[in-house]
Parts: sequence; C-alpha cells; structure tokens
Amino acid sequence: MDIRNLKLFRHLAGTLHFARTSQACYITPSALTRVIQRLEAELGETLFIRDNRSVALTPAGLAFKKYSDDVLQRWARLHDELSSENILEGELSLYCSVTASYGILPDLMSLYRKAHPSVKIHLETGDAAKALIKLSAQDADMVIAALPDLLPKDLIFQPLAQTPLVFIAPLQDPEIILHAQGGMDWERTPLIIPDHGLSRDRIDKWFAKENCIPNIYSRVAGNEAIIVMVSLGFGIGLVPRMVLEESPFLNRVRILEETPELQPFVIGLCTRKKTLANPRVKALWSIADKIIV
Amino acid sequence: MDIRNLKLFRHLAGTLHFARTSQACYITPSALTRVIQRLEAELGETLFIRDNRSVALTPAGLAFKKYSDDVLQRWARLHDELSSENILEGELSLYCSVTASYGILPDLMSLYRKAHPSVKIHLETGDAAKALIKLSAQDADMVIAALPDLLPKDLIFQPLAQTPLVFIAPLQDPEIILHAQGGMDWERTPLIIPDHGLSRDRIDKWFAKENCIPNIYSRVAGNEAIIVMVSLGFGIGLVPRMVLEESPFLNRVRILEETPELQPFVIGLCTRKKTLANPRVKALWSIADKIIV
DNA sequence: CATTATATTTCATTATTTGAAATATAATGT
DNA sequence: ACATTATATTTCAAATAATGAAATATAATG
Repeated sequence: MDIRNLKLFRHLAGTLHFARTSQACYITPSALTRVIQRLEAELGETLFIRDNRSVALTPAGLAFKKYSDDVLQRWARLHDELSSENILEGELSLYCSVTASYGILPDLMSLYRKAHPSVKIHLETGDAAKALIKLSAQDADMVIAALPDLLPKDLIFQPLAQTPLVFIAPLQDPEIILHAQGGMDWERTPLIIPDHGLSRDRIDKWFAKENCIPNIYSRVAGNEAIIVMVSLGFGIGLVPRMVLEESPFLNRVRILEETPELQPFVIGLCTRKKTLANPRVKALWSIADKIIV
Repeated sequence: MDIRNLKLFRHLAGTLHFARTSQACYITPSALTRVIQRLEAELGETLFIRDNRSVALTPAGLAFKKYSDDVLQRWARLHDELSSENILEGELSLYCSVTASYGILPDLMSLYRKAHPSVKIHLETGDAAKALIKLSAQDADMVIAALPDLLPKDLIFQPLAQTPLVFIAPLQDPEIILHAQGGMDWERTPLIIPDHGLSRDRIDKWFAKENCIPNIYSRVAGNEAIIVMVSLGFGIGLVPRMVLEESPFLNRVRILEETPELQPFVIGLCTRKKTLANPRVKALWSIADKIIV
C-alpha cells in the first residue's frame, strides 16, 4: 500500500497491459504481477480480471483506482506544502548531455525554479559519456543522461523520457543507400556512427548479432555532428530521435523506416545515493518524481 | 509510506512518546524509531524533534499528520465501499473466552452485523485456555482471547483491548488480609487464584521472582467463580479488571491498591494466517483493524 | 501446427525489516 | 556527587519480503 504500488496500480489501470506498464515503470513484468497480487491479497479483492489476452478492472478495482487517485493527489499536495515551508538556498550543480537536455531540461528546471527560486543552478552540458564520471568524481550533484546498461551500485536513476534510436539518410543523394536482396545492404552502405557511447554500443551489438561487418564511413563524436554529416550526403547515421527533432538540419534528412530495432534510450535524472541527503538535490529528485506520476 | 506506518506515525503524534506508542502498537521501540526515521528520510523532513525527555511535532510533522489523517480516512472509506459491494453469506464461527467477551464482543459484532447481515455467526464461549486449541483444531474460524506469551507461528493476533490484572478483597471480613512489616503478608494471606491459564502463569512468575511461597486457599477454574469466592470472604483473588467490572458481585469486593504490578492482559482477535483467505474471516479482521485506527 | 503475445511461477539472490541487547543521555532521588 | 530511572537510538544477527532472469502456461494468429 506504498505510494509506489499505488502508482504502479494506477498506471496499469490506465494501460490495462502488464507488459507495457512494467516497461514504462522500469520493473519486470514478474515484479509488477506480484505488486498487483499483493494489493489484491491485502484488500481481499480481485482488482483486475485477466487472462493472456485481456486485462480489465473489476468494480473493486475501480473503487481502488479512485482511492489511488485521491491518495496520490493528497501526496502531491503534501509535497507542495512541505516544499513551500522549506525555502532552499545555495547551489545545485547539474551536468547534462546535449542529447539528454532536449525537451526534458526546460520542464524540470522551470518547476524547480518555481519551487526554489533562490537556489542557484550551475549547469554544464557536454558529452553524455562523461555524465556518470562527473557524478562519481563528485563534479556534479546530479546529471541528466541516458540510462547505461549497467548502472553503478552507488547511483540511482529516475527515468524521465524515452527516445528511440533512428537511422537517418540524406534527403538528397538517395543513391547512397545500397540494396541487397531483401532490403538494405548494411555491409556496403556507408555509415556515420558515434565514436563511442551508448548508441555506439547498441549498434555494435546489433552488427555482431547479425554477423555483419559494417562499412563505417566516419566515426563522429557528438550526435549533432552526425546529423550534419548525414545531411551533407556522406552516408546514413544513427541518432536518438529526440536529438534529431531539435536539430536545425531536421528538414534535410529523413528517417529510415526499415531498420533494426535497437533498444531505445531511457533518459533520466541520476545522482549518487548519498547525495540525496543534500536537500537541494532531494528537492529536484522529488520534482522529477512528480513529473512521471 | 505504508498504511501501517501512517498509523504508527499518527499514534506517536498523539502520545508524543515512543515507548508508549510502541507498547500500544505491539512493536519494539527500536522498530518504531526506525519507522519514523524512514518516513523522515523518505520525506526529507524531520517530523519530530526529540531528545530523551521530550518528543514534539515539527511543522512538517504537523503537515504530515494532516496527510495521514486524510489518507487513513480515505482508506476507511475505501473499505466501506468494498464491503458494501460484497454481500457476504455463509457462516462464521467464533470462540470467545468469557473473560475476553466482556466489553469487546458487542462492539465488534454489531459492526460486523451491520456490514454483513446475512453471515450467520456461530458463537461459543468457554475457557480462555482452550481458545488457541480451538483455532489450531480448526474448530473455530476466529477466537477472541488474551494474547499468550508465545503465539504459535501460524496464528496472527490483533489487539483490541488491554486490561490489568487486579487483586480483589472482600468488603466484609477485612481482617482476612494479614500484614507483615512493610505491607501485606503474601505468605499468610489466603489466596484464591485460577487453576490454570495466563493469569495463573503471571502470578506464579511473580511469586517465584519474589522468592515467596503463597498461601493458596483455593484454586478455581473460571474468573467469575473467583469473584464469588472472594465476595464470600474466603480470601483475596486475582482477576482481569474487565471481568470484575461486569460482575454482579462487583459491589461486594474492593480492589487492592498496593499489589504487585503484573503484566496486563492483551485481549484481541486471533486466527490462523491461512484462514484469512476466508472472506468472512477477512471481513471481521479488517473491521477489527478499523476499530484500533 | 509452429509462432507470437502475454501473464504468471519458480528459484536464487538481494534488500529490508525486525527484535534483543547494548548504548547514550539527561533528569531525579539519595 | 553518584547511583538510578526513563527514554530514544544503535548495533548486530536473524527473519521476511521483494526482485530479476528464466521457465512455464495459455490462448490467439499466421
């Protein structure tokens, strides 16, 4: 009957789909199943009628949904009350990959500033790969970055957004894409991919799985640069869609549809567990927490 | 942020006393301390200012108290809604020691009947010592009884009331109490104590601790009988105060003030963990749960 | 009939919570 | 001044609960 469980329940009541909710909330379907089972046991009521094909709220589930909504709303209000009591001062240092900053940072920062106008924000943007290093070196209190495959134990991560990796091709020079039977010829079409970092790992893994040796035309540091290179017709590239959407070169490239499905990027707020003791950090953390609610 | 933690917090906010709340809520002070610490960590706010001598709510604590009250009230409403959906039928068997039944049973039963009028109650009263046996033998779904010193692992207990053990003396024949220097002479004053059961254990333990061999005039089965014997002037007796208060012989005896402090009786509802799956049992369980809230 | 989509179990691991006892600290009584 | 009492907190080992990965179950779809 934890706040977290109420949130999970409510999300599921919205999607009516265990797999989708578990993905969106970053827990395994197994854990989600049992969260619901526990709620049901505690209430002594079935909340969802479910089989492999369908999930539906029972009347008791509906009553519990209203309860959850009320409690979560009251919870948000409590937070407002508490944060308005606490006028924080001092400085908060935030590091943000350029990739990560698009679309997310503004929302978060404007909420934070409203709640704590006298906290000075020290913001640095830079290479996504450096984000976690900055944290561990205590060079930044918090970072906004993509969730790596392996998060160090002393860090905690809170997802804020998700964005798929997309392949892009120049609008001019369509002949740059070479075809084999059955689709694109990945071994000959020139590729422009990141020099290092998470999306590089993902594409490398895919090529390895496919037993395919790509024709890497150019390795580039920085997603923005990749878009430029692609727009100039040097090859096809791989970037997080969120970066593409903000790019001034958006209208010079197109997204390729028939490309491998790579695991999407999960962008979120990350900090050292210990740093959460810092009230300014804690404050941003719980603001982020409310955003997903 | 569990319902249970909210209840604990709220109780503490009322008593402002860790030891008292932990006793009343049947957890160790250590656990209570850490429940509060966890709440404080989760909220990032101090809820109580405390030292060894005093406990006081902070402003944040007050805000959280209001939150707790609201949530617990909403929680009770949810239960009302759910139970009004579920019209239960069938039978519920309840065993109740005579001791235990005074004062508690009527409240509980009238609430239960209001919520589930078509459940037939099979009620049996009898010796308190048999209560747990009845449960284990599946002879009763639930019992109301005193909490024994050691509760079998497969049972769960929910406290409902507490009553001290009191010594009583006849109003007539005051000379029956013999005095030594410093107070009553426990070795010579004739005693009327229970033949067996929890209060017998308690008094035996006390005599052992005091290195004192009591003058047991009579061993009696059944607290009601003890009161009768005492009222007739046969000696002094030991009974739970709750039993005394309901006795027709109340005005023929008096409570002795300067007597050893024995651990009070904790009267409550008890059932097998597994039996909670039975919806009628579960229903009474959660009604009892609401009584203490 | 194989494949796919989906929820649930199982099992081993990890994390959390607990009680008992020790500790710390301030007030009170002698 | 010093032992005693009352009280909250820590420490430590043990018990409980929650988790993810993989296996399983089940029904729909191609």
